[in-house]
Amino acid sequence: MGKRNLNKPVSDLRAHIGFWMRQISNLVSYSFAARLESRGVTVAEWVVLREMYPAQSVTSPGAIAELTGLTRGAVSKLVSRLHIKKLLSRNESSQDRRYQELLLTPTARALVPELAALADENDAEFFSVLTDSEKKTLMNILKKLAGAHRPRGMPVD
Amino acid sequence: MGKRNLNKPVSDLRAHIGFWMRQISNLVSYSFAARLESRGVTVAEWVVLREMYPAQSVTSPGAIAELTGLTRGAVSKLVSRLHIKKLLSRNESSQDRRYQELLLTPTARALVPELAALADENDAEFFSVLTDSEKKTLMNILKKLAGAHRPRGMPVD
DNA sequence: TGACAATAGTTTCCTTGTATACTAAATAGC
DNA sequence: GCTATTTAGTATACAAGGAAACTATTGTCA
Repeated sequence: MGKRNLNKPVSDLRAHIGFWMRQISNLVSYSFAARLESRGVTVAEWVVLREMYPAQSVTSPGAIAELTGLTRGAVSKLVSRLHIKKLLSRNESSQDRRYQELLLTPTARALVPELAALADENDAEFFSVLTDSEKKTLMNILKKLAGAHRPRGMPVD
Repeated sequence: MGKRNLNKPVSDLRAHIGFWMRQISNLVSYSFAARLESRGVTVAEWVVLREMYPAQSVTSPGAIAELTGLTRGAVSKLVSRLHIKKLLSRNESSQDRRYQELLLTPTARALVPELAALADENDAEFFSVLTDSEKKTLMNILKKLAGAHRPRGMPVD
C-alpha cells in the first residue's frame, strides 16, 4: 500500500467557465478598443453614445445608468469625458435643477453610425472562427445567463 | 411616395456577442469577488496564487506573466500586494540578480484549496441555469475562441 | 412652514488591466 | 575587456468599474 494522495483536489483555473469568460471578454473588448482608437473614442464611451442615439430628445445621466446597468458614478465620469470631447451637451434642467439634460452634438450623431460599423466589423471578425450555428448558440446562452442574473432594469433583449 | 428612411441602420449594442460577453464576464467576476472577499483576497490575486500552487519550487514574476497572459506590469503590482499580505516570499536570485524567486507561504498554500472550493462553488451556482449540455457547449466555444485569439503562450487547456 | 427623507450628480478611493518609459543586470560581439 | 543589446522588474499614467461618502435640490408630512 503506497502512499496515496491525501491532498484535496485543487481545481484548476481553466476548469471554470468564468475564467474563460473573462479571457474572451478581455480579448474582444481589447480588439474593439483598438478599432475605436482611430475615432478617438473608448468602448465605454461608445456604449453611452449608442444608448443616447435613439433619443432625439434629451436624456439624463441617471437614465443612462438605468439603461446600461452602470453606476451613476461611472456614468458621471463618462459624461464628463464626452462633454470635454464635445460629443454631448449638458444643461441643467429648468424644471428640476438636480437633473442634467444631455443631448448628442451633431458631431456625435454623425459619428455613431461609423462606430456602429466598427462594432459590427469587430464582432464579425472576432467571432468568425465560429459557425453561424455556434454563434447563435453562444448568443442564446449569454442572454439566458443575463436574464438569470439581471443586475438592474437591464432589458434582456 | 412617403418619406423613406434614408438613415444607415445603426446596429444595436445588444446585437453584438461581445457586448453580452462583457456583461456576463463582469457579473461572474463580481460574484466571485464577493465570495473571495471573506478570505481577504481578490480575483486577480487568486489567479496568481493558483498558478503558483503547483510549483512547490520557486517561480518568477515573468514566468507568471507568461502563464497568465498578464503583462509584467500587472504581475508586478499583484506580487507586491501578495507580498504585503504575506502570501508569498520574494527573494533576489543569487544566480541572476534580475530575477526574483517567488514562493507561496504556508498560509497561502493552506488557503489555495479553500479558494479553489469557492471558485468551484461560484462557477457551479452562476452557471446553474444552464443544462450540462449547454455548459459543455459554452466551454467548448470559449476554448475555441481562446485558441483562435491566443494572445501569448497561453495554454489552450 | 420646517424638519426630514429621497433623489441626481460628483468625488474619492479601490481593483483590474494596458502601455510606455525607466533602472539594473546580464549577455553578445567585436 | 568594453560597448550595445536584451531581459527582469518597477513606476507612472490612463481607462473601466464599483462602493461609499458627499452636495444640492426637491418632495413629504406632521
